[in-house]
Amino acid sequence: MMSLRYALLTALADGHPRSGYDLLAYFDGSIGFVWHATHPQIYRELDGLRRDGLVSNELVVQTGRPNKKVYSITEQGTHALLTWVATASPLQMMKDGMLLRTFSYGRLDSELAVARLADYRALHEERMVRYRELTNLVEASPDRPSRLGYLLVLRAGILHQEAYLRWCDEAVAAIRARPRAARRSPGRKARPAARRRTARR
Amino acid sequence: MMSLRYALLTALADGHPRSGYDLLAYFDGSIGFVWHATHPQIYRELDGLRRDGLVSNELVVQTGRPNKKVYSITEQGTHALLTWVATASPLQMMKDGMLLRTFSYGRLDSELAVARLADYRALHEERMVRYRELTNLVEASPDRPSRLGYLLVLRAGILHQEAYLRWCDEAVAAIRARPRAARRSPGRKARPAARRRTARR
DNA sequence: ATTCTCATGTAAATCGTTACATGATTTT
DNA sequence: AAAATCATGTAACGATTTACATGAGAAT
Repeated sequence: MMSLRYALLTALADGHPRSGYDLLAYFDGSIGFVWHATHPQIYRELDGLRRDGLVSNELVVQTGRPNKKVYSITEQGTHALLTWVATASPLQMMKDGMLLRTFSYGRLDSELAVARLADYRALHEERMVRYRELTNLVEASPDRPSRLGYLLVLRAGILHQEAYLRWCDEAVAAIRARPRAARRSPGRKARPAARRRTARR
Repeated sequence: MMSLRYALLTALADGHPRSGYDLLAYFDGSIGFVWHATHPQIYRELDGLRRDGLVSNELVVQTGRPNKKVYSITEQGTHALLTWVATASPLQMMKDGMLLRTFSYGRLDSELAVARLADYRALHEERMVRYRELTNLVEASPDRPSRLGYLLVLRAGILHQEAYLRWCDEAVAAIRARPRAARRSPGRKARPAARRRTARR
């Protein structure tokens, strides 16, 4: 779907020229929340965007620090971005390592599962604090065209972190409420006495 | 992180042998909610798992329909899965095309944005209905070791769909509440009279 | 002395999607 | 007559990650 190009165009849409390095940092504080990218990806995609005429670049010679290439969105780029923004978005297939693990939490020792959930909760809480801080900053800033979108994205982030926190609490309660028979120790077989054959034979 | 292999091992963890085709269908109704995969991926990864001894397979000759290969998890595979499940999960970097578009919704015509949000909301509502139906089914089923995990994952899904629905409603309200001056028509320049130069010059 | 920031890239490997390919049976 | 189900794969392409590579200046 080539969304990375649109992520980069989004970052350049305010008309402010940015280098690949700038974009990497910029991603970290806003667009990266909904579309993460690493530096090799960004440098390569910027090259592709330039080839396609959606951005232009200029070499900025610096003394005392490395030279840099700053990229600006072109009129063609702005048009391509707005056309894409107006299209319908398909439902995203989510990939979440924690939830994948959760599938097997019924086979894991209760206390271990609870501890992992606590770690996970802490990560999401941190993230929520950050989103709230950013929201305050943006709300206090002047109303540029990008402000509404940014605030909406932050709000989505906060609502999702709330969902995660609530889920962690419910999951801990559900695991604690299990009958004792269902709990297993880690690294051990379920019932070594009554050994079961696997389907391989 | 090789999570696809663990997704497949999760699907085979109940000891029930399954073909690649079975796994594809199985993914669609459960594990696919948190770790989506397509059939070429599944067939290739099953081959890798077999090479590494985490699954074994057997050719089942059929008449009237194509032969199939059924895969079973090995003891080594079960051990690898449980070891992985017990590890801490990193925060997932999310990639969401809708939220990426939302960044630019301040530059889009209000009614168009509202229409897109309505489409998006409908998709998530459908998904929530499905999760609720599955929850009822699973709650009515006997308590196998996999049940707790499945219910927890479904609960996470429902909480997230609720967050999406609420976000869509809030976003529509926020867009409607905008001052008229901020609204743009689609496919047109902002103010063609006062043409701005791009930073390229 | 070491680490951090600035700044850019290449190379290799892995992961993921889409299209191509086949073919019998069952259902609409 | 057409489409869906069952069942497996390959090929080509595209996206993403991790490691390799460099090097000056500023800060701890």
